[in-house]
Amino acid sequence: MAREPVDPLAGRTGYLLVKLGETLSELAERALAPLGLRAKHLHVLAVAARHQLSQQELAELVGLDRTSMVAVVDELERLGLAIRQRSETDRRRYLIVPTGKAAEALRRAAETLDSAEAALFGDLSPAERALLTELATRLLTKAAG
Amino acid sequence: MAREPVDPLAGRTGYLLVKLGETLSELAERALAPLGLRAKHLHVLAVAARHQLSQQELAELVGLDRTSMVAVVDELERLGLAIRQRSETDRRRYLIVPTGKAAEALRRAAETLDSAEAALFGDLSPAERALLTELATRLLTKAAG
DNA sequence: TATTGTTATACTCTATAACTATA
DNA sequence: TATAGTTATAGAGTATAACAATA
Repeated sequence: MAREPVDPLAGRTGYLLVKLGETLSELAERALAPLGLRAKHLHVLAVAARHQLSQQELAELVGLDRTSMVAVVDELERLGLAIRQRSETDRRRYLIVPTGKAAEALRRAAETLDSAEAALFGDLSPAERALLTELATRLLTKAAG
Repeated sequence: MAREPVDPLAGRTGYLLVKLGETLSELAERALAPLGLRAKHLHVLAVAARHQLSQQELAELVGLDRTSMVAVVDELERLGLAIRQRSETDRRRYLIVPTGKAAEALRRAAETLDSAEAALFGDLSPAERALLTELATRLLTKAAG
């Protein structure tokens, strides 16, 4: 006895995934808020912690505009999590260098997101969650390529 | 030989699903654009075609503000896909009534989305796609409940 | 001339407050 | 008084153009 959903789009895979993405985005923002972080600041910091990159390179990787990146880096500096460091080889560029506080902040953010996601994904079996991750990766790869 | 992704968040299920949702949202908007429709107009029209509802009721169901709904209904009227009809029992309310053109527009929009999604989901087996839909539904139900 | 970071500006989207007509 | 629809306005977020410093 399938109950007809009120929303005619509820059976559409694409629509469900859009809604799910919005839900998870809000979940992440709510979880990170007590740490004083927005998702995009965390994202930039996480990439900067692994790769020595300029603002524009970070912007491209994270999918931000270089003009938007200015405010993001301003905020990371204000939080004491990164500094702008002039490149010695090209003095137009700022390398974004995480501070000593960054590693701890990244670890706490990861724990925070882990527990927030665990609460939502808790009903999924490990196999289901692994498959979900794999399918999302495949679809994103296909969409990008 | 696992290659380390550039993006440290690429292994996170939540992050992948956020990106996937954004990708699918853009996919839908691009597919619908030639029909002169945005996703939210289609969404409102699809719900209105199934249920006799006022603007505010539609707004709540679709997740829009009642003030935003004004412009959406304006656009549906401009496209000749729906009209505002004063409720006889409560003359403050407008019932949103799809026109004769609406059914055909909804069918073409559904076909357009089907083929756009088919192009992306094409590599998934029917079982994989069904599981993806089921998992998304379960997660959304859990997040909402 | 071209590029990096920056600022100013415009544009979209959404949210809030206040108005009108009806209840 | 309260509610449905509307308008005006403000705010957040993002994109475009132009500028200074450097290449």
